[in-house]
Amino acid sequence: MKRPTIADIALRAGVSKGAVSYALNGQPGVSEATRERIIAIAREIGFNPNSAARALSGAKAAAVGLTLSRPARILSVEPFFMGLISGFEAELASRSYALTLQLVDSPEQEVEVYRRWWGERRVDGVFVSDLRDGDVRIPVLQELQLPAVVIGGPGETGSITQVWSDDAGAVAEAVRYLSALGHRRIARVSGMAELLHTRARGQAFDEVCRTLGFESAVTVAADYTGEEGGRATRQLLMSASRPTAVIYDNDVMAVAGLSVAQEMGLRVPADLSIVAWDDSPLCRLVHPPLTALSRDIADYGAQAARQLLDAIAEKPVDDIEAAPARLTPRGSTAPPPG
Amino acid sequence: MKRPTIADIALRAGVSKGAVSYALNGQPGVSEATRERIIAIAREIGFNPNSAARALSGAKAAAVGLTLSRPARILSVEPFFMGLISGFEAELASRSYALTLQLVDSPEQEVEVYRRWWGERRVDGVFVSDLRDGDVRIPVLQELQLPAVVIGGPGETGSITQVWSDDAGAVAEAVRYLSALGHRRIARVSGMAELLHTRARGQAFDEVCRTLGFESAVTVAADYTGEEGGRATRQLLMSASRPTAVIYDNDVMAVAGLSVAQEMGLRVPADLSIVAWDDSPLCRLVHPPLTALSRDIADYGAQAARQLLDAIAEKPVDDIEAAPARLTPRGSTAPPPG
DNA sequence: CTGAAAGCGCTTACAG
DNA sequence: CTGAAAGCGCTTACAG
Repeated sequence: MKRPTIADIALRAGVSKGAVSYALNGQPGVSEATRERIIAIAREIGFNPNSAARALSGAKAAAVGLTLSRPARILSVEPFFMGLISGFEAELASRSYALTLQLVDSPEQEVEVYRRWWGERRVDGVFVSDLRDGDVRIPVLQELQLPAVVIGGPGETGSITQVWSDDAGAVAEAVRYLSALGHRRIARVSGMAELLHTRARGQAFDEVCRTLGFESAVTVAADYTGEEGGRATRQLLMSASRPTAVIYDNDVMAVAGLSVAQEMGLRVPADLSIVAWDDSPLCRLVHPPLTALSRDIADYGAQAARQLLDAIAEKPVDDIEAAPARLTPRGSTAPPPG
Repeated sequence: MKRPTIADIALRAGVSKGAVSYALNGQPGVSEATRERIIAIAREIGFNPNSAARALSGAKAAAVGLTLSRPARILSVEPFFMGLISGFEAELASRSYALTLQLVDSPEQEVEVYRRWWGERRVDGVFVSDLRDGDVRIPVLQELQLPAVVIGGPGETGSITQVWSDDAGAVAEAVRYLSALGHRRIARVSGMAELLHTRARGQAFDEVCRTLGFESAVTVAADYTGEEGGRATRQLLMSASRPTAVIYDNDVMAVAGLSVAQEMGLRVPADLSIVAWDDSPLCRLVHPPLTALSRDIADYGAQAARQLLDAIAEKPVDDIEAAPARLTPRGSTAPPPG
């Protein structure tokens, strides 16, 4: 059986196609009785409006896009993005919006995807993550007038709305906590240095350490992978002035760091304290469970989705500061040795 | 500036809209000279065909769908699906197909999404994962005649094509390897029992253990989460006839199991050997690195995508048996104690 | 080889 | 409150 159309419904209800459209979309123009009859028929024959026809006649595509420009080997173990996606979905599903996902290799390729999507009218808006300094995507988005919401900042995004959380404050909280435990040599293993939130965390880290009068505040740049996180940890632990605590920019690197420390015969937390960022279930998978800066990533995603949907509907939107990450102490932190 | 259409191109090239369509789609009906001129203009003005118009006039939606019916807390740390998705994308991108993702709560909800997507003509086909016995999705897919490919089986899928790998053989390989090391008490921590491939692995496990004359072959059912994997491990290690080796159905549970064993004072691999399934970077994140049944999940996904695209194009498709998982010995396996 | 036209299934002014 | 019609931007038979 062919997929039913509004013409089929109109025929059965004895009204025009226009009336069916009005009835189904909750528009005025039909009597309540007619509306109910039409809705009943639509339900009975399992009608779903052809999204292409709808989009073509001026309505929205009812889809938003997400491009991810990290290598697959990072995405597969990095819990952040699936968390974010599940937050998106919660909002999108309730409005019958679809999520279109595309993996890309670079911000340049991302830009091409935006152009194509918008030209094809395939999406009504996009989520932009991993904001960089002087991000090439921002001017293109503005030129296209493609509704968008930037996740992670704050940064220069012109008229494009942002959702961000106070990374600087969270870093400060973690450092102060370690300081209160007695640590004076704290190091940091960071994610990609070109990402804006990495930069923000780094600055805050340096600042707080200076304020507290620490002798050193080393940051080793890594890339969110376990390999790099492990390598950075090894480097730190072999240095002359070995840190007594390390803060990692995500939990994958923290888990790798824990493993390296144990391999090198250090006890965590007795010899080395570890703090992870982004408190996924990964942190409770290992022994000891990791102290982490936790935040509700799904909620973060849900807020971003609401912003994007508002932007698409041309409602006024303001930047949103999401709840900051809170420190969740677990077994991987303790006073320093000696 | 408005998004350009074929009418704009036709005007500038001095031809009809039909000619533009033929030229851009590589159809006969225009001279080579005209074709090149049209293509040059299209490129110059940054033309992208409106996907809605295209879909409406009989062409494909150029999108495929994936529904995921596992809880977000599993998806976020389970590397399998992102691996699969990156495999899909590699194939889809080369044909400019989009991937539409939707998280759902149950197979029943999945069925509803299929009906809606197909009714809306939003996708041309779908990926079906986590096949169950008497899966409710199969008859609906057949009724709708929605092109689909089932990932993981083999099972009863009627006319729907499948991509699967030899789980039974992989289990046998792992058990024989442990047996060769001297283990006689091997246990298994499984994923959701209602999934067909879980069942297949379980049967193979029982069979091989019986063939080898093992005194016991316990399987504890879990659900792929770290919590359950840890709980199952604790249960096994506290039992009177403690196993000397445990095989896990995914790597998240294996990592959790390792952590529980270490917490209980057991040395891995001296006191307990651990084998993980699905060799994500997670396995090399921990210490000792985990022996695993590895397979190329991205390639698995790429094969499934090719199958689906062929099914959509109404080409003949056969079931594909992907390369089986191979045992990759690492530091978590050794001869049993004593 | 090329043009004019119908049609896909909706939405939305425009008349009655 | 309702109907008839135009139009969204493509594709594709059908004539020339």
